[in-house]
Amino acid sequence: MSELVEDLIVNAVLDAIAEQRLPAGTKLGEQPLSDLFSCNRANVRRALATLAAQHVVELRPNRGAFVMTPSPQEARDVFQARRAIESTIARQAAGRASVEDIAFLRTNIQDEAQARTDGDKPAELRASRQFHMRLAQIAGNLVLERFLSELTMRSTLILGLYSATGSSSCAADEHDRIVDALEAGDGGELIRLTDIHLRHLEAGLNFDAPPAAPMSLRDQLLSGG
Amino acid sequence: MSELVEDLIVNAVLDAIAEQRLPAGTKLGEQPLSDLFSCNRANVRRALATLAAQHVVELRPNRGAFVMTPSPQEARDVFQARRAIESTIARQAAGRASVEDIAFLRTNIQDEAQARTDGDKPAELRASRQFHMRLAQIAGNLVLERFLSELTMRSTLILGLYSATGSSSCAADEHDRIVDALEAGDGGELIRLTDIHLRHLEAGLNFDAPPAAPMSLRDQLLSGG
DNA sequence: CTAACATGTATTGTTAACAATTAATGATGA
DNA sequence: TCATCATTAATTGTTAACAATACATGTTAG
Repeated sequence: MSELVEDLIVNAVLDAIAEQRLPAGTKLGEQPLSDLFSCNRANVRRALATLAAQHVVELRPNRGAFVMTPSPQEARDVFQARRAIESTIARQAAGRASVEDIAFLRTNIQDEAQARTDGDKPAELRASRQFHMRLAQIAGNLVLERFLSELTMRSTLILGLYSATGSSSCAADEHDRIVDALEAGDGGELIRLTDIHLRHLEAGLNFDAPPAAPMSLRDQLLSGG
Repeated sequence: MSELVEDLIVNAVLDAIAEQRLPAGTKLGEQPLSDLFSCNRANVRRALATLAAQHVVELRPNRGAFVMTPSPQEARDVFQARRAIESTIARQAAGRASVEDIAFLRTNIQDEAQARTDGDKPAELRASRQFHMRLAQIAGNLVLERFLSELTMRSTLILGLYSATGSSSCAADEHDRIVDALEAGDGGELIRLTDIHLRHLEAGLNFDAPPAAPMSLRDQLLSGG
């Protein structure tokens, strides 16, 4: 289980972004990170390079690393890519889901609803992301799974920047109907519902809101440790 | 035009892989690379981390970096992902192609045919890859374009390992008909032809061939400079 | 009071030296 | 002759010090 330090950093940053503890634009200084993870700057640098390769972090020469701030055009591209990938995932997942998969998704929906009523935004976002990622795992394609992992991460940044209403995450009843179609093995319906679901998510964006101000670093990273 | 050293290394390796000058399994030592590009090892390490994030290079701790050797399962996943992405690209590209785009694709097909008759495998692979990447550019989605870039790279490695017949690259007449559909603005036909094209490519694989032996490094990287 | 400028500080980028691990070589013994 | 083991060489991993760049503060002139 001993993981490499570089992966620790990468996963900590990804988790923090996935739960919107790290908003777009936040600076990721090398010394703060190497202090937090008690390692040298070389490992931090490699981790930042890995994150930059996933377009989750922006690397400005001589300036440092910043959490990516997606443009409206980028938002459009990301959601179009999600529809492309998640429709294929839906097609593959139909008829492949085990009873454990269905059970996991059902409880996941409940967890998300609970988090929403509790006002626990990080938990809500985490659950919502887990729902989509579990579907990808059911589909059994590691390439699509990794692509979707990156896209959901970037979606979180986009929603954090441009979410118009309070609808910053998925509608719970849509998730419900998706599991119904999955359990019934109705591939066509599953694809249709997934596409609609993603379009609803994208429709909830408005691109006139100013970007939020970046906040401090230690609090954000350590609350998910 | 002054590019960062790290990007130089990344692009050189990617180009070499795209033209099959770097076969799967080749070791990418840090000192040889830093000598070739006359830089320090830190830059090489960052470049290798970036390549590893694209699953084009495998990073084994304490062993070094190696050109990825895709498994048969990975090959299946890659081609399924390509169908998912390139079908969406086809839908977007239909009706968006300019006359310059069409002209480029036509001459590209000629170049590829010429390279094939000349027996110039690198040029043939380069042209074939450029064809698919140009379609992605026409579609105008940077996310899908980057995903496809990674997938075509990995496809080249897969074809280098598992190509059964001499059909290690695309059938030229299929490219021809794809351009016809694109020029006619027939989206449905374009999607259909693209899907068939990719299935033909995948059908040409056989997974009983042993992997080829790795070769030296300097010759492979410098012949494409 | 504002704007441009100069200084000092902090951060990133680079380099070299050292430690640790792995691969390779050759010797030894069955 | 082959397998095992010790030694040696080469490569990766780590660390620290230094250089260069950008940022922030405070100053000065208009």
